[in-house]
Amino acid sequence: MGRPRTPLLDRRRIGAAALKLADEQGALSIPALARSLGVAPSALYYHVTGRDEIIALMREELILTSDLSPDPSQPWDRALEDWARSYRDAFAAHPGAVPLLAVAPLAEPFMHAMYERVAGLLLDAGFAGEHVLPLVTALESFVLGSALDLVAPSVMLSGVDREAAPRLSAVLDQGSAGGGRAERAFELGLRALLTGFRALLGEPPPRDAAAPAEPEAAR
Amino acid sequence: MGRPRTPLLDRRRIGAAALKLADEQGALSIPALARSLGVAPSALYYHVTGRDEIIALMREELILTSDLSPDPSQPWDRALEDWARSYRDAFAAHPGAVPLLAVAPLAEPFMHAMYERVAGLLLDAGFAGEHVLPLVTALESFVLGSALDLVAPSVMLSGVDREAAPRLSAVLDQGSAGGGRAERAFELGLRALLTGFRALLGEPPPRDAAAPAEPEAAR
DNA sequence: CCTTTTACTGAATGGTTTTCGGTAAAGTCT
DNA sequence: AGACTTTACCGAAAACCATTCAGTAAAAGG
Repeated sequence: MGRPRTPLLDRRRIGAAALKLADEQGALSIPALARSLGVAPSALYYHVTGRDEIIALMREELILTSDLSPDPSQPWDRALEDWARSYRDAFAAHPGAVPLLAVAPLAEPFMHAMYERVAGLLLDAGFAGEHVLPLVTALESFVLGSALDLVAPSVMLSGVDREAAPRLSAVLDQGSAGGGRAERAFELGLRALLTGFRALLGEPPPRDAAAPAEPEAAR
Repeated sequence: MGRPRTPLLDRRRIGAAALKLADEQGALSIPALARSLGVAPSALYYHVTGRDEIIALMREELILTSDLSPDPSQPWDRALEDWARSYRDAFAAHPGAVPLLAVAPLAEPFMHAMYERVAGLLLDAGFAGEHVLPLVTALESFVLGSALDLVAPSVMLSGVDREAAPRLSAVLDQGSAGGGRAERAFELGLRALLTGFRALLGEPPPRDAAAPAEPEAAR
């Protein structure tokens, strides 16, 4: 009893263990988390102020282990698309934790570097300054919504009455072949969003533009 | 004591009260819900199997009181856009409840009528059958993600270091004028999505097409 | 070597969801 | 109208949960 020879906990370990636990169990409880770390529940409160902060640490851990930043050597649309994809993949890798992370209050400062790069990417591409934040927000909302869809699909696929809903039934038959229902929806939506963003720029959709566009309205 | 002269509870009343409570308090507890209904907590379990079912009833109540179905007298893209907007408005009218509703298990059958109409709308517009479900799913994910953004904004607007993140700071200055940050992001994303959907059809984006398009690949 | 700080334990508090046996009114049948 | 069943609630209790706080012993520092 008393102080251990070597510390058992730190914020990083707590976040990682919480993410792992929520992922496996689909839920997070302090007693279970403490057990998985080999300490008493009250020990956690020496490092965090409460449950909410633990969830923030989970999200931090998720971002840190995913290396999320847009590739500046790619054309802006490709870079943005890849960024969104890896963002969603990060959530998809921890499905059980998504319900917790989706409504999490987020730890402020360490996301700023990522957003700075995304903002630069879009400004360099020629987007108007007042469009950048809505654009990023919209893309992020889509990513988060798609992550949730992975966990709690919004369209119910079973139990549709073929008589009452023939068109829906037909569509479900055609669409639900492979297991990648959520993936297909994400890919289609992501491409549609980027098509819309390109149109916003004034560019006609170039299928594979290799060179970055010239600035036109930044600052 | 014993049976009341006239029933105090039914599923509809429980759902409505729960939605109201979660909306006001930002959280839902059985004791608080029972108090707001003037009954003992255990009385609720006569009508529902548990907390999750109450949340499903909240979502049901939200849909029922919002009259969510696409207007077939409009061109498909306009109808879809309006549908998405009123869907998001329904969530936005109950901000405190969004975190609960976002991860809710959903009551199966009564959504089917709505999806049937949306599926018909898109098939009539000429979308390929295998595109319909992903398209609707993508749109719905965006709606849900945008509803969450309203409650827990993902991009933090305060505390950005102007030295370390000059571009982000500039973008935040330009973008955060009015209070409608989330609304602007939703509108921009919604229009981008629809532009992308139109491109998927083969139509060049018609700003205000009055007549519905001809089927080309349905069934 | 003595003091302060650190990092934990254990017990206690007040909340939560859920179950279950009791109870009286309402509905039904003869 | 009287007996029986069903309905719709109450109250108490069980099993959890997050959080607080007074110890406690080792480490760190002068």
